[in-house]
Amino acid sequence: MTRPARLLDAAFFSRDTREVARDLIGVTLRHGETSGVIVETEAYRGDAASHFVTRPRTGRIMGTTCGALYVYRIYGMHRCMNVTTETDHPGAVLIRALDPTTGLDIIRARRPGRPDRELCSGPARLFVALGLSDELNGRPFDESLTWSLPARRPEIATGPRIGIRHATELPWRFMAVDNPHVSHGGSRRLRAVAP
DNA sequence: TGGCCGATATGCT
DNA sequence: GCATATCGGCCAA
Repeated sequence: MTRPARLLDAAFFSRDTREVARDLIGVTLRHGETSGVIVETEAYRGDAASHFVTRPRTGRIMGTTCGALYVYRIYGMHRCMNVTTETDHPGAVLIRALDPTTGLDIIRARRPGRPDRELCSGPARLFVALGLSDELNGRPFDESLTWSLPARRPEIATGPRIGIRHATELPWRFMAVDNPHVSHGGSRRLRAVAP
């Protein structure tokens, strides 16, 4: 008998985007029969790399909502998922990697031929692994997904965001230290953030 | 309306 | 480490 998990509420996402991104590390994200622990996130906040600037039409949702899912497409075939943040400032957190926990058989079937370490280690990978869809775009964060807080927050490292050309100096990537499911080599060379 | 580019993943050298 | 698949979003024209 495990005690009931504490679920995230709307107020969780209304805070500063960087705090939200940090505090999402360790949170269990469930969709249907599959779930995983979030081990990597990035904060976007109206900076030069954010879709609020680079995709002013579709990225507008970052400035007009809080606690909404923002699904975007990139490089033709890939999808990634964010949650929008802050009521009075543009913001969104990109979910970049999960440590898969339940429904592993389903997840492996969705990502055939991949070693377990690569099932959810990237934003487009976890999108497929959890069976997410474009239909989620604009929907409330808790309509189809369940977000539950961990008993203890894991040790967290920060570093520059991945795959961007602008605002590369901002250390707005957050990841669980030494977790093998973090993308791009994880946290080995990055500094830990204060607890 | 044409053309450029991207918050990526994967396979090959 | 590097090339490339593949197409929506965006803007210049």
